[in-house]
Amino acid sequence: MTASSAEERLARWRTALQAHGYRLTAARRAVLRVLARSERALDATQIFDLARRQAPGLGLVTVYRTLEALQALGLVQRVHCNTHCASYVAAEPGHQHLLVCRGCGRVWYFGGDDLGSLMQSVAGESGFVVEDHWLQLVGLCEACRQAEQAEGSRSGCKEEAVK
Amino acid sequence: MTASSAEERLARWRTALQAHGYRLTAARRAVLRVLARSERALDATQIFDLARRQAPGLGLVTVYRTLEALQALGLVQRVHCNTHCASYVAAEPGHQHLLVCRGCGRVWYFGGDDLGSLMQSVAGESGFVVEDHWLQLVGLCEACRQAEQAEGSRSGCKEEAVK
DNA sequence: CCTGAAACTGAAAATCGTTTTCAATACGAG
DNA sequence: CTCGTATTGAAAACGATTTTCAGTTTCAGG
Ligand SMILES: [Mn+2]
Ligand SMILES: [Mn+2]
Ligand SMILES: [Zn+2]
Ligand SMILES: [Zn+2]
Repeated sequence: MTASSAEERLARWRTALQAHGYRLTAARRAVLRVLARSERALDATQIFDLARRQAPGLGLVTVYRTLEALQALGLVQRVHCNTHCASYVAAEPGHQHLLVCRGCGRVWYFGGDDLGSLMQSVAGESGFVVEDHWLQLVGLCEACRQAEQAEGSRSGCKEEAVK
Repeated sequence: MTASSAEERLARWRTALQAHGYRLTAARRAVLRVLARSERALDATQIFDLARRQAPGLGLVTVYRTLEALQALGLVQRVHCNTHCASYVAAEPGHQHLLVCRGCGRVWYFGGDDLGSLMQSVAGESGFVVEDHWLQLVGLCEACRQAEQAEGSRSGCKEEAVK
């Protein structure tokens, strides 16, 4: 499901950052690596904890600043949910939406949604002009669904550890 | 577009709260009134400022607490956006989605979206089971679109004051 | 009407996530 | 290698939300 490989993304991101005058520092590279390789949306603290393993002196501030840069270039996108809306995931190029597993938190991408007729009907009634739409699906992935099957007997922890 | 009238909502909310053991205090009533009558999503501080006119001694804490109660009963819903996701709007009963005007912030409700086929195709490819979906449209309402027309000459403030 | 238990209140303090400030450091074009 | 500038992390500042707490109010029951 995940369209780009982590290494592809990483290369793309590095190029994009440099092309826009950003410098490639060790701290920044560690953050990029974590985010590019993650299958799930991560918030600043989670990125911090993971990236710190590769870049010991890393500061949480730098995570925030790198996220800001990546977002400005459209390389990552925020993932909203019922609780906090402060997690980020790699953005695939082009128009796409997210599919989030409520079990493991992993994220898939999909496009090919046709909301054209819906938007027209909405616009038709009132004088409203729809400029943007925002769609997110939540469900259970194959793995988590099977894990939920084998539940009942055990108090299974369906949340997989973050790498 | 707005399905229920403000007074309908207010009555419904009061009943629901009392049915669940919540008490109807002056402070709480003021918050309810503001939210039930608002055409746009409001955050805690905006509710506080509006409700304080009717309930002078009102504390911001009570606004938070009332929002929590309303949300627990599914009477209000959070509105997400690019910036902060801390605004709330009355939730219409049943499945529906939001249409938000980026000009004035007013909110409309709509249903009748058919995402069944989309969800099936997503589910078909992987073993994913879609359990919920979440859709929000952003655009310009009739009034704000016209106001934007008459712009160009003036530096028109398209944001209408909050009641 | 009273009464009392429990829910509710607002002020203040605590806490959380994020941003700003700043002096020291590292990047990378030349 | 050199230098101008972007970047760094620590600490302080910040805004939004939550917790604590002692006094107040609601409302079911008598
Ligand atoms: Mn789409
Ligand atoms: Mn729907
Ligand atoms: Zn899963
Ligand atoms: Zn959100």
